[in-house]
Amino acid sequence: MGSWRKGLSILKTWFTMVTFGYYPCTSLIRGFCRIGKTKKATRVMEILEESGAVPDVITYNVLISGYCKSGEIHNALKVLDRMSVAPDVVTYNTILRTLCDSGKLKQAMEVLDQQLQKECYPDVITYTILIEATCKESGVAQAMKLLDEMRTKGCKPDVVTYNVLINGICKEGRLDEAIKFLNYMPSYGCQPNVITHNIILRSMCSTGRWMDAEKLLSEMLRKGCSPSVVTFNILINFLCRKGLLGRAIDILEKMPKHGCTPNSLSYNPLLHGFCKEKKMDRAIEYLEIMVSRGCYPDIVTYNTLLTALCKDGKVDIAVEILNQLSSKGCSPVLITYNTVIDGLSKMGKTERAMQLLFEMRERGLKPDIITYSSLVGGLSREGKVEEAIKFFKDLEGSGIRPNAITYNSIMLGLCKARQTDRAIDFLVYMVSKGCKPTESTYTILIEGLAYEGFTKEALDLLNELCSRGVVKKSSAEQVVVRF
DNA sequence: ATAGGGTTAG
Repeated sequence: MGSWRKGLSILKTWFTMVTFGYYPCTSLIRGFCRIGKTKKATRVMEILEESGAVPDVITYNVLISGYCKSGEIHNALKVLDRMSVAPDVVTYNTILRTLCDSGKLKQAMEVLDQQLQKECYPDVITYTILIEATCKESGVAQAMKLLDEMRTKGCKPDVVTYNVLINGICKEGRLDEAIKFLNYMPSYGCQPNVITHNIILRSMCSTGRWMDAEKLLSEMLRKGCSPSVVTFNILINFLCRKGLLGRAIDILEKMPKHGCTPNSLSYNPLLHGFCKEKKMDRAIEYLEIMVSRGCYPDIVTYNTLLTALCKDGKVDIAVEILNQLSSKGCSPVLITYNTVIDGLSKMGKTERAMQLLFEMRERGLKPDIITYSSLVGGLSREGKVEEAIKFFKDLEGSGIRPNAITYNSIMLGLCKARQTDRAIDFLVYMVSKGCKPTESTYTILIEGLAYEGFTKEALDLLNELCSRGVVKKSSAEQVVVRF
């Protein structure tokens, strides 16, 4: 028996016991919405309305929110139009949030107009939602106009409003302005919080301003603004990218002193850093440390380790780990399969890689162009260029659009098979399909020519492409060395 | 209603 049937039978009981009450119905609607059964929720609402009861605004809000969560904006708007009581600010905020999240700012502004006409006054949340979307779609300058509007209407911006704006300013690459804004906040009657600082900190790190980041962190501590796990993760991530793993570890180990427990986002960049330095033993050491502290590896941890294993030639171990992932409560994702498929393809085990392609499809994972490019590359490298081309054609037939990397792999295969003429035909085909050749495309073809003995032609072409700026001088030198 | 989401192909 389906759970909704059980729900409806409970509803009938309620109707006999509680005469036309709507409170139990709200719970029922909420329950159906939570499990995505919006149709059943709507049916409950209809029964309630038909019974002669007047549902209150909360019941309507629950249903509207359910529609929004299942992506049925159209139905949410339909309920808004037809509801038998006046919508409140929560109703509008729910709908505006969903419209903004799906990039429909224009429609959101129309709903705001409708809201104002009905004299339902927008609150700080309403404006913050719209300011955030405006930052993303039209830029901060436009969003500032909304800030002015909310102030003139007597609605006071709060820390979230300012955070949204500061984030927008940072994303527009104007970090110094964002810092000014942060410093002005107290004079607007609003204290910056940890999120404000994290936004600025992240921007400082991603623009390489490490000294400023360190200064801001100590300022936070001095002002009594406690850092969060995110604060530390921002710093760890930056240090690991710079290869400063020792300093990253220092920060990670200091986190508990500040009341923060490192999570997988704290450990993963460190593992990645060790793997990049080919220090697998240290990566494993930190894996063990994180587990011993109760922080379990997530799929990104596994993907990082699988990548390192494949690069290290230990692809069989990678396959073994992939097989065991599900039993460890961590389901492989597209990137997991791509990693192992690529590893197998590079080791000349394309057949096994193909098996994984079918396995991932069976699991409901949709291969992407990276999956296919790895397989095309594997077939080409194994000298099975005809098979590679057939696979390529099948892809095109099923609506997958190959990119430059896919084309380059085929061309490389053809050149290695001393069929540079066919590779050139393929270049023509690539261009006709609207795919722009890359520097690699040209160097593959030039090396193909040289390989077949047309050294002079290859050099001439190389010079020609160099003078046209299509191939960089440094790349050209590398090509000549390989002749 | 705001910040960290890291990991894959030539």
